[in-house]
Amino acid sequence: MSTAEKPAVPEKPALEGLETKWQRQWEASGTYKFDRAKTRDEIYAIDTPPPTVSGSLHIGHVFSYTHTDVIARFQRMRGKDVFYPMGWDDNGLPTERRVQNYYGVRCDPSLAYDPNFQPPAEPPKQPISISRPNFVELCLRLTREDEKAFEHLWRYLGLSVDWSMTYATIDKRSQRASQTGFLHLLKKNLAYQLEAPTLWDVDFRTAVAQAELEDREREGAYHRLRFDRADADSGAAVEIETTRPELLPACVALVAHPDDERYKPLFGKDVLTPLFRSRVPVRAHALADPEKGSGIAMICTFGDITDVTWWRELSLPVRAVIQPNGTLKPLTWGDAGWESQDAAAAQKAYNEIAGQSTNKARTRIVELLREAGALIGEPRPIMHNVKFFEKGDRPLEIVTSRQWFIKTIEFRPALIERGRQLQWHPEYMRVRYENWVNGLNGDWCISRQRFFGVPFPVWYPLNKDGGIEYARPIVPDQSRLPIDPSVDVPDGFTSAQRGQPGGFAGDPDIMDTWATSSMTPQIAGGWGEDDDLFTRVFPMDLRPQAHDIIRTWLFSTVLRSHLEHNSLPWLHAAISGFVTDPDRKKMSKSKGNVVTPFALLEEHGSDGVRYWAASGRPGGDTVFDPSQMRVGRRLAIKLLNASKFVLAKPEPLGPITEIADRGMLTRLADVVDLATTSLASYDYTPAMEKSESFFWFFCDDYLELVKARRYGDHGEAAAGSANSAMLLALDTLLRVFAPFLPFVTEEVWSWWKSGSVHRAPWPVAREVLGPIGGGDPHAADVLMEGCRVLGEVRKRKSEEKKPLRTPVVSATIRAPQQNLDLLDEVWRDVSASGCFQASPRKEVSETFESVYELGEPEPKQRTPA
RNA sequence: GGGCGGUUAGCUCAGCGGUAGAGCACCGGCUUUACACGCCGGCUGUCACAGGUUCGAAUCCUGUACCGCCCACCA
Repeated sequence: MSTAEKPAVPEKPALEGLETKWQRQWEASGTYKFDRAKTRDEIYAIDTPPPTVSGSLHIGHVFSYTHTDVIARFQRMRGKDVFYPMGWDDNGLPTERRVQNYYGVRCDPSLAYDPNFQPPAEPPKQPISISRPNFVELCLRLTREDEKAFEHLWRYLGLSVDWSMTYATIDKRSQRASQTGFLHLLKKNLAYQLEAPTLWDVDFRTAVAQAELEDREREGAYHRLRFDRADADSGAAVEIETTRPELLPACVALVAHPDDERYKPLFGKDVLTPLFRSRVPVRAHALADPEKGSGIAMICTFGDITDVTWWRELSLPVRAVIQPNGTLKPLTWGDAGWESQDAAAAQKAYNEIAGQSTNKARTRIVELLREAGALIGEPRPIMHNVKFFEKGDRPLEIVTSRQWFIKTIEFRPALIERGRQLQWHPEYMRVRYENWVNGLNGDWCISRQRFFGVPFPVWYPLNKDGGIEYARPIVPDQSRLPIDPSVDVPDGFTSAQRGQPGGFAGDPDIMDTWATSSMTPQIAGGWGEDDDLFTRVFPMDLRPQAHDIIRTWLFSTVLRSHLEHNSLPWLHAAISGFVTDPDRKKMSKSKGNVVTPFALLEEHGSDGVRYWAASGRPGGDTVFDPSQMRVGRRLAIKLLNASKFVLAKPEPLGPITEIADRGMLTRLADVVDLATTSLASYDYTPAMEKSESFFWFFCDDYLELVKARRYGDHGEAAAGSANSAMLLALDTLLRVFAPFLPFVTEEVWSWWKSGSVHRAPWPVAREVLGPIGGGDPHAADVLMEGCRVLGEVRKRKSEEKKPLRTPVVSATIRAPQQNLDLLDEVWRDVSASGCFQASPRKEVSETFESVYELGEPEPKQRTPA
C-alpha cells in the first residue's frame, strides 16, 4: 500500500469538518481498538484519569488529556498495542450535590422507594425528600447525560481512546472491584473499624479524610482566659489563650512543655475551668510550644488534631460537646463525665450556649466569661488558617463516630520506597508525594455517611436486644459481589430479619470516592473478572494526572496496589500542570474565569488547541493563550497546503542525487531522532517544537529553493531528485506530527496513502537517510549556505520594496572562502530561486557584505506546466 | 516553619559553560505558477539582584528578593 493511483487532493483544502469526518472514520475502522491478543511486552497500558462528570469539562481537562493522547499515539506508532480506556468518575459527593440542585431533591434514607417518582420539570424552591434508591436513580440518570457530553468532547478533541472500553466509578464493575478489594483488606486485617475522633463536615454530616482537607484563612481571635487553681490554699491563677472559647465545657486538661520552668510546678496539679468549674489536670507534653500564647494550652475534646494527639497520648477522658450537625449538644452538669464544683452554675452558663452553632456559642460565652471576670483583656483579632473539607463551607469539627479505616501509617517506609521505584515526569514531583507520605498522621478513613457511592459489603448481627455487634461483621461470598447491604440479605438470613433482634443490619455507610478511584488500574484492567486481560495490562505503563491529586489519587492507588498486589500499579507517572489565566491564577469554575472548551475547539480547530496544549511541559503550569491556538491552526493549514504542493506529483520520479535534497533529508533525520528521544522520555514539548521549526524551514526555504528545479527547469533527473526528496520528507513529517495534530495529518495521509497514519510506523532516521546512502552533513552545510544567500537577496528586495521575483542583474558575493565553496555546489538552485540573471562576482572576505543590483520585475509570468 | 518549581524582548517561552534565540504582538513591504488562513523584511533585552568558581557564566555554586505551588502538631 505505497501510494494510491491518483491522490484525492482537494482544490482548496480546509480544516473545517475534519474533526467530525475523522472521528467517525476512526470509529468505523476501529483505528484505536485494543487488541487483547497481544502480550504484556507488546502492550502500552494507560490508567486514564476518570473525569468528574458532575463538574463541567474545562480547558484544563483538554490540556492534560491531550498530553496523554500524544503519548498514546506515539506509543501506538512505535508498535505498541495501546490499552487506553476511558473512565467516568460519577461516584460521590459532587454528583449528589449536582443532583440535589438540578432536580431540587434531597435524600432521606428513612423513606421507602417510590417506583413512580418523577422529578418536576423545574426544581422547586423547597427541595423534595426522596428515598435513597430514588435518589441513586436520579444520580445515574444525570451522570449518563453528562457522560455523553464528555464523550462527545473527547472524540471531537481526538483522544485515541478505545470507546468500547469505558467504565464508570459507580458501575457494577467498579463496585465489584472496590468491594473485593475491601474484603481482601478486611481478611488480611488491613481494614478495620473504629469508633474514634474523626474529621467531620457538619454540613454534609460525614467523616472526611486527611487528604480532603484544605486550609483557608479566616478571622479569629485570641481569648485570654483565667483558670483558678483547684487547691483551696493557692490563689494563683493560670492564664491560657484560645481561639475557641466555646469549647471550654469540653476542656479536659491544660498542657505545657515539660521543660517550661513557668509551669513545671503545676504539672500534676489541678485547675478549675472558668464558668463550668470542672477540675482538670495540668499535664506536660513535648508538643506544647512555650512560644505560643501564654505557653500553656487547654486541651478540649476536640478542637483540632493536636487535641486528639494529646488526648490519646495523655490518656485523657472524653468530654465531647459538638454534635454531627455542628451544634453544642444538650447535657446535664453533675452527671458522670460532667463533674463540676458548682453544677448549678455550670448548667446555668451552659444553657446559654446549648443547641447553638459554634459561632453563636462563641459570641455568647465570651460575654459570660467577661461578666464572670475570667476573660483577661479583650479578644485580640487575628487571621489564621482553619481546616476545611475541600468541598465544604464551614470549618471542620472533630466528632467521635464509628468509621472504616485502611492501615496506612505502618506502611509509610514501604510507600516511600514505592515512590522511588516509580518514574516521575517531571522527576521533582516525587517530592510532593514524599512530603505527603511523611506527613500522614493517621490511617485512611474510607467511610462516608452519604448515599451515592459504593456501599460497604458488610452486615452485622443484631443481638437479643437489637444491638449491633460490630465486632462480628458478616461478609458475603465473593461470587455475590457487588452487593448493597441495605437491600441484599446475608446468607443464612431472610429479609424479614432485617433490623430485628437476633437478625441483621446492613452497614449504612458508603466508601469514600477515592477508595474506589484508588483501584482504577484494577477496574479498567478487569481484575477479578477477566484475569486474562488483567495479566496483559497490569502493572500498567502510565498514570497521567495533575499534581493537585498526588496526595489523593496517586497516593491511594499506590497504597492499594502495594497492599493487594505487592507491586507498583504503573511504571511511569506523568504529572501535568494547571492552566492559569494571565494573572497566574489557576483557572477554575469558582473563580469565574473558565472558558468553554467546545467553543475553543470549534474556533481554532482541535489540532490548533492540541498544539497549544502540547506546548505545556510536563508538570508546568501553562497560561491560557488563544494566540498559541491560532498559531497551531496556522500550522495545520500550512500542512494542508504544503502537502497539496508536494503531492502535485505523488510518485517518486527518480533517485535523490541533488545536494540540496540530500542536505534537507539529513536535517530531517536529526529532527526525527530528537523527536523520538523526546517523546520516548515523556518530554513531548521539544518534539513538537523542533518538528515545527523544521517544517517552516522546509516550506519557506527548502521548497522555495528547489521549486524551479522541481518544475523541470533543469531537467528530469534534477526534478525527480527534488520530487522524491519532498515526498519522503512529507511522509516522514506527517508521521512526526501525527501524535500532535491527528486530524490534519490523517486528512493528508488519506490523499495518497491507504490505512491510517495513526497506525503507520513511527519514522526512524535510517529510513529517511536510506535513499541518500546515509547522513550527509556536508550537504546540509551546502543547503544552509544557499539559504543564507537567498536570505540576503530577499532582504535586499524587501528593503527596495520590490517583489521577490525582481531579477538580480548583477551581484558581488563577499564571504569567507569556505562559504563561497559551499555556495558553488548549490548555485543552480540559488540562482533560480533568487532570479539571478548572471553569475555573481565572488570575493573572499571575512565579512558578509554582498552587493545585489536589482532590475525591473518581469511583468508576465510563465504559464504553469 | 520545611520543601518544590519559576524569574530571559511588550506577551508566551526555548536555550542550561563559549559572540543573547523563536513565535506572537508591533512596524514596513510583496497578488511569487501550494498557501493573503500567505510570503519577505525590520524593531525590541544591564538573561531578577548580590557574591563566588572559571580563560570565559543566562547557563555551575552560595545567598537575597519576588511569583506560584506542596507540606507541617498555625493553642
